[in-house]
Amino acid sequence: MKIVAVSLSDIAERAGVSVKTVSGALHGGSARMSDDTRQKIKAIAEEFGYVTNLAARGVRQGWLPLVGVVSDGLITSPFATEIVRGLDGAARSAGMAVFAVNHRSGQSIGSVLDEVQQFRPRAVAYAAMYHKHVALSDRLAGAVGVMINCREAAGRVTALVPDEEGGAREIVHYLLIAGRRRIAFINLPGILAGTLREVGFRAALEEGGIDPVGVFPAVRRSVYSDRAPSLVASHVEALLKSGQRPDAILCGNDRVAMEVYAALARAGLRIPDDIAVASFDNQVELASRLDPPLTTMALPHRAMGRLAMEILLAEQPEPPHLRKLPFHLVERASV
Amino acid sequence: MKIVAVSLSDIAERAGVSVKTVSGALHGGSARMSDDTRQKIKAIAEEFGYVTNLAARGVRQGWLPLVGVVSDGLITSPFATEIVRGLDGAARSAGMAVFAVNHRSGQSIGSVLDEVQQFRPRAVAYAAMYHKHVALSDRLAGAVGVMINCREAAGRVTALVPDEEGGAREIVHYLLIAGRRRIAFINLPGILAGTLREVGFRAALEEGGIDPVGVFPAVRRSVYSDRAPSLVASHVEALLKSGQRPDAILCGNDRVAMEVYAALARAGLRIPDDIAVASFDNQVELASRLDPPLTTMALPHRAMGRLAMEILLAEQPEPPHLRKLPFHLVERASV
DNA sequence: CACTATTGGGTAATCGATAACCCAAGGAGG
DNA sequence: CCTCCTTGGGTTATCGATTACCCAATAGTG
Repeated sequence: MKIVAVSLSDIAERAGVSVKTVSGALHGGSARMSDDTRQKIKAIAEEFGYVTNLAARGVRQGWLPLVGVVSDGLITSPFATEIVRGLDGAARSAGMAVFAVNHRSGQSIGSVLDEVQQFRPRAVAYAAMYHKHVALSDRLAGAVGVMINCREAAGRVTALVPDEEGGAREIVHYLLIAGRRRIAFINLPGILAGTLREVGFRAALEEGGIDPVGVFPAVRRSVYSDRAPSLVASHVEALLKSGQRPDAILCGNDRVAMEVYAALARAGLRIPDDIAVASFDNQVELASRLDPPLTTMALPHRAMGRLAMEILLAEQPEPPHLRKLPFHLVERASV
Repeated sequence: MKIVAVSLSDIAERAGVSVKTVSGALHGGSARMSDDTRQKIKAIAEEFGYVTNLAARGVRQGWLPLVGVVSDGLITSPFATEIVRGLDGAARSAGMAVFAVNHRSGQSIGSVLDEVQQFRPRAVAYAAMYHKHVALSDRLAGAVGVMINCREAAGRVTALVPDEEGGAREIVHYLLIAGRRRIAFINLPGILAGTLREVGFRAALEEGGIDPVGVFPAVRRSVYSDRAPSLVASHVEALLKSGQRPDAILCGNDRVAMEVYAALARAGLRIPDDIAVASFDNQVELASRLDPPLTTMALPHRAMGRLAMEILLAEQPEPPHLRKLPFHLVERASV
């Protein structure tokens, strides 16, 4: 457990050269030095099991090769891991590590940010679990380089968000191309993503000259939460009984779709023959295991992460702006 | 975005005292100093927005207040977040931060470990996504303080794992108490957890003087992976047709249970009236959304995380040992 | 009143890596 | 043969925080 740290001076002593020469040999690629010396030093470093002390370098440099990610419970969510993957991939290419800190309820964003700042990261991002607006104080807005999956209320920070409206249009077009004409939408109420998707849904149908068969909330608006009792089953039953029985149901997310599947199974309807189902999120574990596997719009989580890192590490900072990233369609068998 | 770092000397200059006095006032709780001076310094620090530079302290101390967590894709898994939560909670109480680095396929554990060691963490844990054996070289075994959800092959490192056998016994007892007597097991083949659960399953039934109705793999052993075609539906159909129709099906995990639900629904059987279903994992998103909500054994992920941190930060290191942590039953409505 | 504790705070060294600057040896050019 | 430049590498200061050690002033004691 006890790790005896090897320092440059240990190597220097053994090699009979100065510390600076060792530093140059191991890290400074361009340092003037005979190949002989460089090889000898590298060999000794290897033998001693030398590992760079980034803390020491960090003192001098003024920052550690870290990018802080503050989030409202990020690593808890299955999607969020995709954001981190995106960040991580881009960070590694730049020799940076991602340092994720999630703040729990009751803790202010400011205090979490200070926690992160203690490590003197190169840059800091703020990520949200679901698409929303986040209010940041002046100090915070100045310290955060990019918002992921959320928008800074005053627009002072570049924000990367999913193109909810565009995603909704795309899936509707897909349903139309598949020949579906009587389309209902069982949506997530009261949240930004749901609102924007509904806009896209209605717009895409209108362009096609078609009226929606119905648009419903999956739960009562007043009690929306992950544990709220679902209204999905009753909506499906109502839809099936109505004169305008739909030939496709678009769902606010994959969990809603799962409930729709169950309700349709009870009614004895086959997917996709009798009725198509599509949704948003591409929660893989769920969507791919449903029978039939669910066609769903995947959120651009990884792309947001990758782009965020590029923005954070860019030489030339861009002025704050809002960037909407496209969903992509994951075709399975439910349409 | 440019963060101007305030240092102790900035504060010292403003306060007209030495750097050491500022350090003592802000960090050294016991430093001798008039209350007056201390208050003045704190006020200036606040005004300047001072944030401790942990890198600088780290150089002196020899380590940063970090605990590294190396894992085989940890943050990708929904369970894994629970491990991190457990680690994080315990770490915070000790003033430590968790620094998670997942290694992707193709990268050796050693190189990831070196990556982490560059930051001079106080301790390092290794965590696995699913219960398994992990072979570590001597060097690695010496550098890793605790294994989470996996066992070091040679037993040189303390390992925390779920008590698979005990968990299986517990859920079987629960089914027996519920009056079920004809119990089948559709298991995950070829993995350690599945093997151990099967041992517990058989033992618990034997103690009750009961024979299992059947034990089946959920997929073909030869092709086991997350995407392997499932055999679940056919097993269920076979079970239902057999003379010994089961009154309970235990499933290797919640995803298998989901498929069992679907197969039972097609057969027109009601859960739990006609047949009970139980499983392992407590994948909340899934288990709580099934109809009826699924009764399942929750893995002790958070407990493993918490305990791991306690072991890592303990003053007195314990000799390496294997510790099995209990599952806990999450009663919903499927039994 | 002289002497010793105690309090309040400064000085300087240190951690490991880096960077600005300096110096010596040897080869090229005049 | 002498000067200039290049090559190889050493010296020393620096980053920010901490700490061992020292000094001055005051308070308490015989």
